[in-house]
Amino acid sequence: MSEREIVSCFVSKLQHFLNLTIQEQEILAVFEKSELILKRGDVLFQEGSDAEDLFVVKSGWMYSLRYTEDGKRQIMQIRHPGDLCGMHDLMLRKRSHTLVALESCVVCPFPRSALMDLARTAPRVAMLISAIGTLDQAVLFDLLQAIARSSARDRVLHLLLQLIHRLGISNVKLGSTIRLPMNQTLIGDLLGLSNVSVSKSIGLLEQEGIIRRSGGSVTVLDCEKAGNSIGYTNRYADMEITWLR
Amino acid sequence: MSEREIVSCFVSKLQHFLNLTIQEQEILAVFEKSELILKRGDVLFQEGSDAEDLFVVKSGWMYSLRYTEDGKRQIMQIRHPGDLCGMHDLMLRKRSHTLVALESCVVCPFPRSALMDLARTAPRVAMLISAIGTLDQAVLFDLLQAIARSSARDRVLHLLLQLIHRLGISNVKLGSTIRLPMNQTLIGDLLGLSNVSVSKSIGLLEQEGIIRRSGGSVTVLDCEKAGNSIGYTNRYADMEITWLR
DNA sequence: CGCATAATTGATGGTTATCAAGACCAGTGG
DNA sequence: CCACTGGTCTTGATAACCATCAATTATGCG
Repeated sequence: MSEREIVSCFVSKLQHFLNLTIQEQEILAVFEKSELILKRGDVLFQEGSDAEDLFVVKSGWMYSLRYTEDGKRQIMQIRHPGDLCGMHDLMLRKRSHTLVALESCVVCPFPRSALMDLARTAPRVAMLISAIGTLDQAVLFDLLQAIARSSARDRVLHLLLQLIHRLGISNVKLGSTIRLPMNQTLIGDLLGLSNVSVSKSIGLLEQEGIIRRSGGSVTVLDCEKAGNSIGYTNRYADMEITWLR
Repeated sequence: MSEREIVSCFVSKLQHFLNLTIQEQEILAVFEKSELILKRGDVLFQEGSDAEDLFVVKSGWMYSLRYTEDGKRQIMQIRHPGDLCGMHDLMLRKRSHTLVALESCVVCPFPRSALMDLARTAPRVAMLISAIGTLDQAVLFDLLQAIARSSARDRVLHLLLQLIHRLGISNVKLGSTIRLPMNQTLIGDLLGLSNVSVSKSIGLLEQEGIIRRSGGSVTVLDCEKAGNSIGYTNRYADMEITWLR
């Protein structure tokens, strides 16, 4: 296997931040030993069940969610190929959330203890994974801020930009058009809005000439300008990991 | 130094989850070699500046915040003694947020590279710190859900419960009364509310007999019942870290 | 005591939830 | 080919909740 060859989208995502040695790549193979195939709507694990394995998403989009007392649901995170799922429950006995396939997916389960093994055999990679977790957290704060402080229209635009930039790190030549396999109710449950508000916001953004829709895809015509207009910053753009040696 | 002796609140917080060896405790001493003293309102670092050191909070409360385009501010996190600050910017070149002292504080700066050293010399502790980060994230999601989906009253109650339970892990015999060195504008900026709404919500909760105020302190009279009524779960209550060996 | 900061209270208006009805679409079976 | 179905999206009307503004009271500190 040549050093250039990309073995998986997990390794590929990590490589985006750091050049991994062949040895490190081999160690990471453990995380994708077995595969699970899911179809749209399948539940990988349920809130309240025993927290056990973690998962690497190999293909397809997934989302994590939680239900409130009064039956409303809150979507917490959209997970893409190369992402790690179940990390929020690393220290918990029970799952704090449910994980569902948004479309056909392939995921790779592995035990939590594998992380500890990784920390011993490849500390640099283990720290990188932790650091990516903190990056996710920074991105999450951006969304929290948008939800707490901005209008329905701005929230929707914020989400679109986040998705475009997140997908950009796996697929550099993606541009500003993405496939959007989420319905408006789901988007609403992610942004703390009703499906009606989402519909109206998307309609407004299209009318303003900021986005364009066709089929299941969305384009943000000028990400730079759109981002500036709502105070959005692309967290994936300006990395510093020289301390990871 | 006997094994029982607690050298710092950082070590003490980690000990709450895991029994550290003397050797591990000695390695952790690096993180608290130097001290910085801050007074109320002092800015430890500013959003947009170069991200460098991380910090352990030794005493006092701090908070991280961010300003929006239109001048509003969003408080992101309250940090207590034993917490690590600056972790969100671990991979970033520039600070994604500002960190301010809520009252008189003592903090200990250390370079990011110290984390990498820790990963090599004490992988178990490094993983514990990462895992605490994921726990913080789960707690953050709880708050996100509250902000996105619940009323002003419920958001305020949610925050109070989170503070009580967070402080409980450092100080077991704390009970359900806490000192609250935050003004209502700050609470509002944390919960996506105006100071007026915070005032009204607190008034309502007091009137309903759910909380009681005296001086700068607040008591939640029946945390169990109050939590159930708003679908709150104490994430710090049900841990599982046997995989951390 | 006097000043600055913080909390409270009431009035008004804007944003979004909620409800309800209709349009559109893809897939299904007669 | 066409009705039927379920899901999704759109549109309009109403109402609830909270932001905002402004005035007043309370608190804390020199």
